[in-house]
Amino acid sequence: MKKNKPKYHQIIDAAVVAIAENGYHQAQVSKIAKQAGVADGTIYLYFKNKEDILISLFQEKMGTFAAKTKESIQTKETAAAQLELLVQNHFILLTEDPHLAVVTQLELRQSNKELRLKINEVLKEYLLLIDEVLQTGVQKGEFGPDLNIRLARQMIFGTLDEMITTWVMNDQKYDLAASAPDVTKMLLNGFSNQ
Amino acid sequence: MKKNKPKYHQIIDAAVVAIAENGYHQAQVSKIAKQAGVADGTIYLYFKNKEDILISLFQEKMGTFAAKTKESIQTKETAAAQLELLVQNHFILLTEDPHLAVVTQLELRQSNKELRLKINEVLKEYLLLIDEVLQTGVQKGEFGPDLNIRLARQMIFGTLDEMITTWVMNDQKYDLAASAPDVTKMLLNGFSNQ
Amino acid sequence: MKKNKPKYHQIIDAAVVAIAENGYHQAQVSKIAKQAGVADGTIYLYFKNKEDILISLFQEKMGTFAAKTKESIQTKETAAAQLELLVQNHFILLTEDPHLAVVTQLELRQSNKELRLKINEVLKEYLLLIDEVLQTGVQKGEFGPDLNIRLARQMIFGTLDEMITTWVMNDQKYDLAASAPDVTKMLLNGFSNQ
Amino acid sequence: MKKNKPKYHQIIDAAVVAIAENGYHQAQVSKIAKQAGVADGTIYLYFKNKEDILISLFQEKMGTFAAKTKESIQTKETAAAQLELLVQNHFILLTEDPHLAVVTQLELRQSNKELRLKINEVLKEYLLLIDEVLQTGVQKGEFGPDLNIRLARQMIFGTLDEMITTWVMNDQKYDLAASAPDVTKMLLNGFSNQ
DNA sequence: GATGAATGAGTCTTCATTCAT
DNA sequence: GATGAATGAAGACTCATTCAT
Repeated sequence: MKKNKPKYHQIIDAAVVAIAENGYHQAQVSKIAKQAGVADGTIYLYFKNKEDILISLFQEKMGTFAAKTKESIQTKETAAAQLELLVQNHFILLTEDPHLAVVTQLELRQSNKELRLKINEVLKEYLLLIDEVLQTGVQKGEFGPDLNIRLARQMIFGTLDEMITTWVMNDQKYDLAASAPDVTKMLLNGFSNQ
Repeated sequence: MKKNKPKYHQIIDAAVVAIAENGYHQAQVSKIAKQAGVADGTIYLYFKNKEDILISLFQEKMGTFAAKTKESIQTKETAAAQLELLVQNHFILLTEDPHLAVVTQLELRQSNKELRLKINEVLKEYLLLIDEVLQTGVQKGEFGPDLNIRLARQMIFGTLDEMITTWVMNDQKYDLAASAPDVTKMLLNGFSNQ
Repeated sequence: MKKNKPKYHQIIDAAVVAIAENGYHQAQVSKIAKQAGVADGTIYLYFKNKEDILISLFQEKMGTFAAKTKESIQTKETAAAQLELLVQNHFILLTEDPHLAVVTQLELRQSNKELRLKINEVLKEYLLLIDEVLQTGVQKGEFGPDLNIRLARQMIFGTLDEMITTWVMNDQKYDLAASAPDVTKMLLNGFSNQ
Repeated sequence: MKKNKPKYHQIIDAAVVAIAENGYHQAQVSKIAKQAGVADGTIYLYFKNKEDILISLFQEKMGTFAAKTKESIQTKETAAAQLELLVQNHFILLTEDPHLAVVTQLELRQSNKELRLKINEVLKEYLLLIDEVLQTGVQKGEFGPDLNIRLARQMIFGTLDEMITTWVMNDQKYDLAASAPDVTKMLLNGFSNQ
């Protein structure tokens, strides 16, 4: 299994740095290889082609995202508490890896539609997790019984995504995580039973 | 002024069609020229370069967006009514021009960071309009006095953007505008004074 | 029609020279372009890809081959006279263009099977012409009534091809055309009614 | 001596299969190694480089060709009988090994000029054998006293080669050896003293 | 002897832009 | 103003060969 070899992760990490520093279209395979400290051809021992690096990058970095968050929020009883933790996790994870934040919020979106569709598949798991939190809230009576789950999920994800993108575009110069309680409160307010 | 000549708009409209039908990276200047019924070189009599076409496209198509909406919502007294109209306008305008929806939500995002920054400048006017609505709501007591305007605005814009992108990715096959009342209610709920 | 433009032939002629002088695998598109005195990209205004240059080269240079020979031998009554002329023509044409001889006999055979199949299609017309001569000979009683046309044609073409290839491999340093009467006689002898 | 070790022949046989099944340009060293059941690097313990495999292949497979045929035809008295046997042998040997037929008639010809020159050296022995047969015929008065040996040899070899190549290109689907008597007769006819 | 992971040189093609007509 | 033929820079990927184990 290639994924267990050190060079696999070495190359993915190099890709994050190369893309963050040079931009999506200026991150040539040769630049990624140089950053990883391997020869150009070595890349192709671990990845089918350049697109495969980017998909793998997203899967490796964001694939665990949903799992980690899921585990983390299981300790909480109420949907409110779960949502707050989810928002905080989301912010903290991207705050901790500034390069990754640039790559996911700005650079990877320049990829073609095909790649973006594959990226969306990875995201789907995360969106389903949000749905679960919302359903919990409905069942427990925290949210109105006729809450439109899909709409609420789009509100949560859209809001977070917009906030993070704006923060990255402003060079990550303010404390994103500090907004977590406020935005959570506002979202919960929106879903509340009046 | 080039903008008053018919070929200027002819080329921009051709660009929307060419990008929507072929995708951002497959919409070469020669394809846009062909679609517009002019020679490749003619493009450069009206636009500095290819990027200039795209920026102008966004300015022409979305620049009026804010103005139209502003005018439209002035008839409404309450922030709630204004927001509802704004959301509806936003959905309707993109529903009416399927090509434009594809271009703004999917294709133009593949452009480089530089272009996206310029696009954001065009958006700024629209974001300021949202801010005005929110301030009205605070002043009139419809929203809590300590509403975080920036956060609320990101929530509104992020939610709408996410909703529209999902709708476009699903081939625009459901009625987007029908969700306007629901999403408005949910947003207003979030901003409400408890 | 691209074929009527001077650069089309300019590029094909440059390809013949470039391949003859550098060898098939060392005749890069950039070398052909340089030899033709055009930019690399210009090649692609006249040819779909590199393979297209080579096929066109063969079609242009050898496609007329059959036609010319056909016209030329129509003045002769007997199959014997026709065959002699055909052999002579074949030798003379390749003797007159040493570069072309190298390209067709040695270099183009290094092309992949796909390209060689297309080349064979061009040759087919020539092989049919040989068949016609043979049929004429049978009808006129010059050759035996049960002459195996296919076999005879393979004998003619195989013999000529082998002779020319050997001659090219020996740097074209002897007079190939001088052998025409002898080889014709030997071939005719083989087909004769005893 | 490397040639006496089993892996030497194992690799050559693997090369024949790999080239026949994948084509010359798709028969990478790694594919040959896999087919031979050895590691890539092992190839280089037995062969200097890839070209060396191909030359050795030709030498091993065709080198015995002339010897076998020479031995076989020594039982015959007349040049006519010898030639018939030679033609038959030639056809039968290639009919018996379809892979080898594809490799020698189609694939190996895609090799570069240098390799083809070395292949020709291996062939020289066979061509000399043909010359001997022809000289025998002249001495015995079977052929005309002024038979052009070189020409006759090119006629024989060219004819056989063309016949076999056509047969391979037609997927070896007809009985090649069945044509041996006919083609021999035709060739002999051509060399006969009228 | 045997392995196979790593190397890195080499090339076809696209397309935004120019400029002579 | 309008044309469109010509330009030429730039990059992903393959594969024969090596060498540490």
